Amino acid sequence: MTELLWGPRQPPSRGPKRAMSLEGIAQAGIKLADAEGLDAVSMQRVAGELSFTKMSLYRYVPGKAELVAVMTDLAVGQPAEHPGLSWREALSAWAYDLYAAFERHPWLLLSTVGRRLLGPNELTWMDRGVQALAGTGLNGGEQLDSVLVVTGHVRTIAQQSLTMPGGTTGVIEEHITATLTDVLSTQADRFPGLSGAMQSIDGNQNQGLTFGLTRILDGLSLLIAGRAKS
Amino acid sequence: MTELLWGPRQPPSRGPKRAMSLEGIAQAGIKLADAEGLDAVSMQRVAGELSFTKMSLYRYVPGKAELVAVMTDLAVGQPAEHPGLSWREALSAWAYDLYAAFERHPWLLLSTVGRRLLGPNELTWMDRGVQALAGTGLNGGEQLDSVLVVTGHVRTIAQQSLTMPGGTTGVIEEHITATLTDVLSTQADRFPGLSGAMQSIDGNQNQGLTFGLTRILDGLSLLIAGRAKS
DNA sequence: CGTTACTGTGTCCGGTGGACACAATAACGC
DNA sequence: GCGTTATTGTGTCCACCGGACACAGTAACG
Repeated sequence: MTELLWGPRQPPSRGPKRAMSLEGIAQAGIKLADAEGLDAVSMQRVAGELSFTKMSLYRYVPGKAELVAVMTDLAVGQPAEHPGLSWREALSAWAYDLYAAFERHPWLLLSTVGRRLLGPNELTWMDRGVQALAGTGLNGGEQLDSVLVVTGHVRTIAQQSLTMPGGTTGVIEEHITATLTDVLSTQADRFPGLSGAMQSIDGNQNQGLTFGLTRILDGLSLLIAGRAKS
Repeated sequence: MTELLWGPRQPPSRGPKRAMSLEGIAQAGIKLADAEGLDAVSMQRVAGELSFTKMSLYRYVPGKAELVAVMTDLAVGQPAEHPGLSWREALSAWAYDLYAAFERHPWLLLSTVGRRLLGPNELTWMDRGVQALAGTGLNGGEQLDSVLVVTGHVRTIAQQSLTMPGGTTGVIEEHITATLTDVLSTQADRFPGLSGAMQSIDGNQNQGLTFGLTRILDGLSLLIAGRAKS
């Protein structure tokens, strides 16, 4: 099962030479997903992009789920290196890098929901995140949970700011705020908290990533400081 | 657009009486999604559940997206009331309630990704979350962002613990840990952070929700305390 | 009682993921 | 050199999907 993403994949000796490559297929899929969203990625279209028939793809990939998995791992890529930083700086940079990855390929938000195949690159991301916390006094489970909180937040902000139904990338949450202000203008009394919050908004928008990240890192600091003392 | 979820929907006077109801259709869809996952929800199957043809559904719902939106709002329901709690207690209870909602209907994790139609119940959830922070010194934007962080975390934990590819509910992250330990056992040196973390795990598992929530609330406390002083 | 608006149904379409048989290809043992 | 054999990409076929549209039946209105 993990073979596709992890195995060496040496070619067989008999038979005609392969006309395509797994990476080339995945790249075609990525190109399609970047341009038209994840929903546009079908076996037909990917094969068409490479001027082959869709069934030929099944010689390289067991099914669509696996194709998307390969695309995902290839698109997420390797995390950047940030040597010589404190755990807080490292984790913060890591979070912004992750957000940038989602920004490059918004469909990653859709392709990484639910249980799925894990690729080496995705695992490397997790590894780097955990490494940032290796020096602190947190135990393994806490390190993993901490990284999970940060990824969750990055996902949430990315999702809210750059996702549209079909998986297409969009400008910025235009539609949601539209219906929201529409509803609030007519039924403000039904949602006192929201309508109150909408009124007392400072000009600073799209600060969601930094805001939440700061809270999370502050909370982690507190825990780590407590550990260091004991 | 928002009419379906918000409008009063009074029936017309002419013509035969309606044999079904929007809510009944949504309930059938929910039943299907609960049992077999969101992918099992098709017009055919929902109509079949009610012993009607699929095209009859289009007399009640413009398309599948809207049906899922109605299902979602109906399934998420109204948040429970928790009067007389501090902002921290209230937001914490709110978070656990939200997690419980995802637990009841795991497919909500899939149906609430990306841009979509917002229903009154979903908006009520947001409103209650914001209300919990109304008393603090945070401004509206900060209140919204704070609730967003919490929802993101709840989603993340729920997603990791009870989602499977098709949208089916699963036991607990069996598959992911399987591949993870499998990979780590053979290539531990490639992922030093992860393999290190896996070794130093305390017995306490599935604490992810509480752990992250505590960090976030700690971070918020810090901010709120700072505001109160100035 | 005819008109009219509305209901649920049947038929049709393009697109999807995938199973399977098929001819062409190229390395192997002899 | 030559059959054998594994492997390639292809073509055909299927069930299913969301949805457009025309249709006959129904029930309130003038």
